[in-house]
Amino acid sequence: MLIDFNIKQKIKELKKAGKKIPKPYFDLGVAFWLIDPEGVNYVSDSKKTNQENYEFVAAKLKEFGLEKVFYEIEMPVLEILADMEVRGVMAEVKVLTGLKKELDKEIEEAVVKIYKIAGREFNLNSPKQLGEILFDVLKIKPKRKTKTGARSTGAESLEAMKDEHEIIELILKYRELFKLNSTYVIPLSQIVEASKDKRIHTTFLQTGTATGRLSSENPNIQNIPTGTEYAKKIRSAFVPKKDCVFLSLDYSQIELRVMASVSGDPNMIEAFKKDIDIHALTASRVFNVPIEQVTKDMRHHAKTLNFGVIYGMGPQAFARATGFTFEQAFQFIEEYFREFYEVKIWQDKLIDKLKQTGYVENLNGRKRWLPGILSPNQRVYSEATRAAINMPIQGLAADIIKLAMIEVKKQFPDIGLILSIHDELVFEVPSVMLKDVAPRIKNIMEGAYELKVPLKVDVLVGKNWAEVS
DNA sequence: AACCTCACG
DNA sequence: ACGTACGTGAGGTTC
Repeated sequence: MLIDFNIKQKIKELKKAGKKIPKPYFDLGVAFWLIDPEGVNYVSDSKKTNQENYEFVAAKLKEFGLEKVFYEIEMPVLEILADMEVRGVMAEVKVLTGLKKELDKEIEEAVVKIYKIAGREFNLNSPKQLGEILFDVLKIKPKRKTKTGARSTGAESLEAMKDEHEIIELILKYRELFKLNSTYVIPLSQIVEASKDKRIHTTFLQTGTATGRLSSENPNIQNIPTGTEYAKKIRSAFVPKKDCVFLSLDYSQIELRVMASVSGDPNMIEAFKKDIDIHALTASRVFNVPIEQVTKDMRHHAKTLNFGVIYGMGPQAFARATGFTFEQAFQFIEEYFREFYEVKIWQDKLIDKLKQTGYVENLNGRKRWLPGILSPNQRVYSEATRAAINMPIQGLAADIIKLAMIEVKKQFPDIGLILSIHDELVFEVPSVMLKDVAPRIKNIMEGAYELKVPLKVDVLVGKNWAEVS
C-alpha cells in the first residue's frame, strides 16, 4: 500500500503521464486531518517515518470511528479531486480582458468624482485614509467600529451612511468594481494567458476546513462572483469545450434539510416531505399569520432566521441583520424554537456531549475538537458553541456531496466533473450525452444519502457558467 | 504578519 | 462598552 502525504499530487503527475493509479493508497495528511481537522490535539510528526505516522493514525481512525469516512469517502474523493484539477475549466481570455477595460474605465470615473467631492486625492484602498476623509474632513458620523477600535468603513457601515452624503454611493460603487477587477478579472485573465491549455486549474484543498468541506485556492474557484451584472459577465467567461455544454446540479436547501433530519424535528421534517416553502412556513409560524398572508419581508426575515439557527445565531445578531429590536428578535427566536422544538433539544444535547468529550461529530463520525467550550472567556465559549452547532450540519452536507461525486464517477468514470462548490456540481458534458446523463446524475445526487427528508436537486444547462448559475 | 474588507456557499 | 451568525481564500494597506 502506498502510504504518504499529499498523494493527490502524485496521482496528478501519474494522470498527466497517462499512468495507472496505484491502489490501495493511504494519505497520511487526510488521515491526520480527519482525526483532528484543526490540529488542536493531534498533529503528524515530520521526524517520524511514514510507517510510524501510519501506525499511529490508522489506530486513531479506528478508535474514533473514522474508518468509513476515510476509506469510503475521503480516499475515493482524493482521486476525483486530482481528476478535476488536471481537467481544469476553460475560460475565454477575450471576455475577461474586455471586462477589464470596462471596469478600468468605470473605476476611474468613480475615482475622479470621489476626489472632487473629498477636495483632495487619497488612497481609496486604505480604510485608514478613507476613514479620515469620511469622518474628519466630511464630518460624517461613524456607525460602527472594527474589532481593534477603528471607525469602520465596511460596506455595512457605508450603507448606513448612504443618506448622509453623496460620496457614500460612489465609494460603494468603487469598492464593488475594484474588488471584481483586482480579485477576479485581472488574476483570472493572467492565469488563462499563462495557461498552456487555456484552462484554469485550481487546487482543491481536501484538508483545508474544520467541517469536512472542500476549499479551493490558486485561484479560489468557489467564490467567483454571482448575482450582479458584472458578476454574470465574469461567469460568462467560463465555457465548456467544443461540442459540450455545462450541466450544473445543486442541492436545494441541503443544510436545512440536514438540520431537519439530524434533529428529528417533526414539523420541519413534515414541511420538507410535503415540499412546502420552508421560509414561508417559518414566517407563518414565527410571525403568527396564515401562510398565504406571509409578505416578502416576513419571508426574508424568516430566511435569515432559518440560516441563523444553523449558525447558532443569538438575538443580537438577528436584530442587527433584520432591524428588529433586541426584544423583538429575542421573542421571534423563542417562537422559532417553540415551533421547531426538537432543533433546540438537539442543539442542547450536542453542547452537553461536547462538554463531556471535547468534540462534536456528524452522523458519519466526522469530528471537530472544540477546546474553547471549556474556556472561562464568554466570547471564546460562545464561539465554540456556535461552531459546534454548525459543524454536524455543514459537515454532513459536505459528506453528502462527496458521496454524490463518488457515485457519479463510479457510474460515469469519464464524465467531465469540473467544479464542486459546497452544494453544487458542475459538469462539462458532450451535448449529445446530455439527455441521457442529466436525469441520471440528478437521481444519483438525490439518492446519495438517506435522510429523514428527501434531498432535492435543481438542474441547469447552459453554454457558459453564467447561464447555469 | 496583522488588519480590513469582501467574494462565495 | 462591547464582541455576539457558520465555513472559506484573496487583495490591499499598514506596521
